[in-house]
Amino acid sequence: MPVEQSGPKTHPESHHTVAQIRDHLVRVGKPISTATIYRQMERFVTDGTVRKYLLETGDSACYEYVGANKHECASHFHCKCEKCGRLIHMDCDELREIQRHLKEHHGFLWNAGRTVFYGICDQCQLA
Amino acid sequence: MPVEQSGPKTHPESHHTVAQIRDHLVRVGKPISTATIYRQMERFVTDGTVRKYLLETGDSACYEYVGANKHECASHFHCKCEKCGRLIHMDCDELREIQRHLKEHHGFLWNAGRTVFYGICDQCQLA
DNA sequence: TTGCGTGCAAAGGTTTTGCATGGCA
DNA sequence: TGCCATGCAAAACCTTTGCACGCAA
Repeated sequence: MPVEQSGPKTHPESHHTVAQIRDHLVRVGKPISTATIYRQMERFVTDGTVRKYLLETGDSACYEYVGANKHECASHFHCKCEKCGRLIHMDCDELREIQRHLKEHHGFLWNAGRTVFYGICDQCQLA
Repeated sequence: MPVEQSGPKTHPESHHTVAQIRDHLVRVGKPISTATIYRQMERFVTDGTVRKYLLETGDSACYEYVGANKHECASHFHCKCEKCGRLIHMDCDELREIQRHLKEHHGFLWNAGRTVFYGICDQCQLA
């Protein structure tokens, strides 16, 4: 798993693997098995409370809690840097514009929140 | 693996799993091991000839041949229907617009071709 | 000979599943 | 009792890796 570096616009605290969730719960004195976490996550993903992301082969899936915002026309999306591996959280009002375009011209009802944009982040472009 | 249904705008023939590639080669009398295919694909992905997509947990990765178009500012992208599972291929000039926006406002150099837009396709919205 | 692609089998990870148990209505 | 969440261990899967072999330069 790529090490999450902290930095501007990065929200590593909002995406967790099953292993991280388990570690956390064990640490706070609520031990739980991974099987249970997977089963819970499956339920949450189904009801839209949590989003699931597959980023790289061999890595664990990441889960993001969206809770009450689940029905919102998502105003944030994710960018994954192909160089440093960071998962970057971005807010962008233009998403609605794209959403509208996809709907009108392609008939596609886009779920922006679940989409991950791959590319190169600002920091890695300088390096 | 979700069954690829044929239909408008769907290009199932352009995305293949390692198993599909192997089956094909075996069928045409060129047996090959999966290990070799994975190794080849890794090379192709590295040099940009092929793109790799992870769609669902437990599914195999999909590989798409892009060949000579690899340096093009990709004019097509993929939409995955969360209902029927189809991977839909779309052409869209507005992508350059999005690309420009991401670069100017977020400093992010977007690799459009690798990005998969999740949502609901036109057919599933009717159903 | 050297380098490289390949096959086979084993290993490594993640995720899922089967079964038994315990809590709660 | 019946239902449901849970834990544990095993299974299932995809992907990677180690090693040996064979071909071509």
